[in-house]
Amino acid sequence: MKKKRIILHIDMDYFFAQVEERENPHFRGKPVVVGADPKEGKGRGVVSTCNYEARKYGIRSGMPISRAYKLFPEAVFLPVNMHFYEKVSVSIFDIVRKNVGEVELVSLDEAYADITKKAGSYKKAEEIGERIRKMVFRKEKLTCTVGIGENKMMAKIACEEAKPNGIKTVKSTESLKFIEKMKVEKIPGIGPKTREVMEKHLGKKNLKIKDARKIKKEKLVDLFGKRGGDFYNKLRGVDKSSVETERDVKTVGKEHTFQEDTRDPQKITKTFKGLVFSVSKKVERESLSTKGVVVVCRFEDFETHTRQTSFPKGDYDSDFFYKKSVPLLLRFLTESNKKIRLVGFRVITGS
DNA sequence: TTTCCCTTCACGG
DNA sequence: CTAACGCCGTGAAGGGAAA
Repeated sequence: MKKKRIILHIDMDYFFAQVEERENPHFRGKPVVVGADPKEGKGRGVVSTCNYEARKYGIRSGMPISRAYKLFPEAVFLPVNMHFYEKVSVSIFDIVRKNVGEVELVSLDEAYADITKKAGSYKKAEEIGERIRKMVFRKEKLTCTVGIGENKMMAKIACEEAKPNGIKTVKSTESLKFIEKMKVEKIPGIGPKTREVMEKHLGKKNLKIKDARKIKKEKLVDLFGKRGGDFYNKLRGVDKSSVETERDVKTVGKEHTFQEDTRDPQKITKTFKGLVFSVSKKVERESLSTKGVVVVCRFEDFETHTRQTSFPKGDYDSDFFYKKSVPLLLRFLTESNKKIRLVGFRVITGS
């Protein structure tokens, strides 16, 4: 007999843009878009985060910045100030930890906590959630949303439904019905491709969770491998994954998209060296042991390739990484005549 | 044979 | 008119090489 869990999920509302609003109060009420430089509509990047005013114009995160600019050129467009958001994130989750102990950080603005023992009941869990929300707002002047459920997936979906500046509990008895009318893509791990395969199999479009439940477990495993079994459970509100409070970093990397596609070896190697240097600094700062390097190359037609090589686990410097990786980079230039759009460098870390 | 390495793919914030 | 398209990170699959 295994005891039921109570999981809490916290997600900051439109995080980057909200931080910018807090720092510049005269932005409040205006559409704010944090992301790449729009450059009068010629920018190459995408929207990182935008506030709800910007969403009224159809602007969304992940959208090419050129399209966002077209939709509403008068919006406030701001660059991503990642170092600052990182600091804000640390203070927020310090507050959260004071309330619930260790948490699993999934990004700068999201975390899970297993509050089974601390709460004991959904009622108490919601009190804890409310206290966190009040404390975060009092100390950081930022709003967030909290979701509570019997597992990580249900907590996350509950949170999604309560946004922004809200809180929502889905009790274990309610899970099945709570999600049945939602699109399959509400299940974490099910994206456009997976949905398409499911739709093809059922011969039905605009698939809802209730529809996808008609696919037999064996069929899902057949279609999606071991993930199929997870999908079968998740479609029924079941998620056995635990809150992992100490996860190790597996890779550290950095990539760069050129202003214009290029084959100029000078330009490419210089940029690449910068990436290697910047990643090396982070590796040294965090005393990470590494065992491999990966070079990423995206060509003008968006085709993306990687080349990697491994070496004995240990502590290495920027020169070593460069020496190991630059031949891989040069192979891309010799083996193709296409122009290059992006280069990237990554190290693989090991305990 | 089993394990490791390399590469790609899908996904998510 | 249509296409437009970052920068991180994770996990899994599948094929081939190495042990």
